[in-house]
Amino acid sequence: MNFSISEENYIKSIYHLQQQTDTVTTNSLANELQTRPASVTDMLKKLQVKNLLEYEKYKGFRLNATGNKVALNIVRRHRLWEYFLVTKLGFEWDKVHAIAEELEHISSKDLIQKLDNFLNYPQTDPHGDPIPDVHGKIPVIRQVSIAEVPVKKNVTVSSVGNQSPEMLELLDHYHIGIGTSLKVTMRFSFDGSVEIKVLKQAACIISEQVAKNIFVYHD
Amino acid sequence: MNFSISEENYIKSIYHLQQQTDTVTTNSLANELQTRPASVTDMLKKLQVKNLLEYEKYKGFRLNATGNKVALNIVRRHRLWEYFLVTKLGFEWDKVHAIAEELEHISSKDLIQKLDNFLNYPQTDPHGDPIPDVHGKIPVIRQVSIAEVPVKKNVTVSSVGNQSPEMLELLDHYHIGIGTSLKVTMRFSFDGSVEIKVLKQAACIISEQVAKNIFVYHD
DNA sequence: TTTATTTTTTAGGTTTGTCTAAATTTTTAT
DNA sequence: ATAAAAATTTAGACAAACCTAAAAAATAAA
Ligand SMILES: [Mn+2]
Ligand SMILES: [Mn+2]
Ligand SMILES: [Mn+2]
Ligand SMILES: [Mn+2]
Repeated sequence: MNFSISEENYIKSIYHLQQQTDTVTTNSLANELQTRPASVTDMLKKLQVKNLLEYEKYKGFRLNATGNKVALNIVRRHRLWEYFLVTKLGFEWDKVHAIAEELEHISSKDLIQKLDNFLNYPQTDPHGDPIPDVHGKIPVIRQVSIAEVPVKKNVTVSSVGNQSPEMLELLDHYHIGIGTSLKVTMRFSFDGSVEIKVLKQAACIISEQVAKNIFVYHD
Repeated sequence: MNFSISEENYIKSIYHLQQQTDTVTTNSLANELQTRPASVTDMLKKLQVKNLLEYEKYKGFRLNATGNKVALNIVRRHRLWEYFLVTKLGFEWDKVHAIAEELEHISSKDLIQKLDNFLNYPQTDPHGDPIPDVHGKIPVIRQVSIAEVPVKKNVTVSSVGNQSPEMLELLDHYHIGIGTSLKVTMRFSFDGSVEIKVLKQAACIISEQVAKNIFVYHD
């Protein structure tokens, strides 16, 4: 089956929203796609007819097995292109999302296979998010947010939750990126803020909100 | 200005048809784009309003200076991606056109600039066609068809006129590609067919029609 | 130079994906 | 439990990019 660019964007957004809440609402999807709830309802009907959704009027919706597979394929293309843009073309990690948003819709199987091979089968994209394989299998990455890391444990940054330009700007400012090694030196119970120490950098304090969005694994 | 995928396909096709006949007809464009003459007329009106065309009802049309610049930019993107697909991803030269046909519509200036840099500013695409630079300037390639080459002159293949899969298949069969060195050993005046000799290969005979579609430069 | 043929345009539809405004259903608050 | 608010769907339009069939213009043939 082949899908339009619009259909693919809907499918992918539903997939992402499902990571947080099992069943997705019309409003949240409209908000995610910067469109109107009425437009979402229209598209839901089409996706249901194409047998990608479980959807009951007024009750919310979710991807079925088929829809999930389609979504994972789009996510795979998106993340492979992001990896390409950063590692081969030299883009900054906060500049690649919009471009990958277009590249992901080129659906030649052969293209993605050869791209994957050219990139040497990367496991994660530039934001630390796992890249599904051809069959839709996602490498599991054991990680916790800095908000949950015990003091004095050495950890390495594996991914970023909130990937807004504002967040990425902040991380760049602190010189924190995927693969950065650091240690939690102190945690303030007053507001949940955390003091961290990156090798060769002065210690700095990040808010609980930021801490919750930086994921790390124990060394 | 930004253009839809459909508009870009029309603009590029007009550009290509203009290489052969100065002014383009509705039917020829409909044929090129595999669409109906009525659809072409519809789009012509739109492109005229956007000030890309010189167009007089029933009299044919052509790109104006602005339209030409837009076309050259699309051609540039198309050929850079073709070059990428062949040299980096390892595609065969007869498999890249359809994919580049989609990639060419991703219009991020930054993307194309970085891609060009990554590819090390290639002058020609995998079919030997020149790649316009950022300003739309096309490198001139002095070349003649094999049909015009004098006997016994050593020449090198620079590009291919007809780029249909059938033609590319035939060239692959003869082991002829861009950069292949060869010599015309004989020309038969009866039907214009030509005997050619490629280094380390047995001499072979190609029809006048094929000869007219292989372009070469003198060594 | 009429007539016939071909080319091009116009008129009127269709599909996809969007919108606003109104109606309906669900949820929350009193 | 009922009223108010919020979420969702329906109804009806619209633009883009197609289409077919018919009309109009240009070209070729008799
Ligand atoms: Mn997208
Ligand atoms: Mn990413
Ligand atoms: Mn195209
Ligand atoms: Mn080419």
